[in-house]
Amino acid sequence: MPGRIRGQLLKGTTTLLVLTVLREGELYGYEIAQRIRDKSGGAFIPSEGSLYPALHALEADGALEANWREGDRGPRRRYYKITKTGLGMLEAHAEEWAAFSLGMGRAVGRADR
Amino acid sequence: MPGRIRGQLLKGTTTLLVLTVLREGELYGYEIAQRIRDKSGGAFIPSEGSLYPALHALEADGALEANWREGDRGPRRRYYKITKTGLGMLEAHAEEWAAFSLGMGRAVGRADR
DNA sequence: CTCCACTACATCGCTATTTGATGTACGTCC
DNA sequence: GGACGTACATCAAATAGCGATGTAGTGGAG
Repeated sequence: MPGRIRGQLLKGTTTLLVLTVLREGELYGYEIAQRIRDKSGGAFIPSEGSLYPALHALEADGALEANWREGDRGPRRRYYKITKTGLGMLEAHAEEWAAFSLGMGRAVGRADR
Repeated sequence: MPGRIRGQLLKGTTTLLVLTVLREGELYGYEIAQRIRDKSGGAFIPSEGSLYPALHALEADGALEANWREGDRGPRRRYYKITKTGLGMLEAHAEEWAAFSLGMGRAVGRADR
């Protein structure tokens, strides 16, 4: 299994990845990072420095709703839930990714399948 | 046919795209941009502000060799040719893209095919 | 014959976003 | 009590694409 992907290729994917995992249910930040890591097979592990600002921005844009909850064990957590706006944004970003991936497949030969 | 892709998703792809089209033969800058546009089905049209600096960087890194040629009609052109170093770099970037694309496919569902 | 479009190269400032470092704080295990 | 994992947050630095701008040659439309 290849290691973690890092660098410029990741630019612009955090929003799509976050919205994708939140479509499946309410999660808190740290958990979101782990879901992304697990779903991607370890390829993507969002750094805290990119994940938290992204969550704040999505909340400010109305794509996510959030609330604090005290953890019985451990620090408090901030749970995020996708909104209707967020679902629309998810669809747009997914289409953008599909077009991008399709173009890359055509240009460099299928890197997928 | 969807329009041109722009923005953060493209980060890190210019090198791969340039090396890919140059694998097929010697080309000059403007022509490289057109090949990328055509091969990608219009999805990618590298801006001059990103293409020319990328070509200079690849030349400086020894991935490309270049020389000026006077055009019979029109301005002079700078032709680029991929080197052995460049072929190695192409392979590395192609593998990186494949891993990235695979991870995205797993994380967000296949956006390709 | 003037303007515009296209070819062809180049550079610059702006912007968006990721990374790694740093900080706070709690819990558990040894 | 020290290390490690959980959980949030912010920051400086680096990266690299975009649009604007500039130069210059060619050719067609009006």
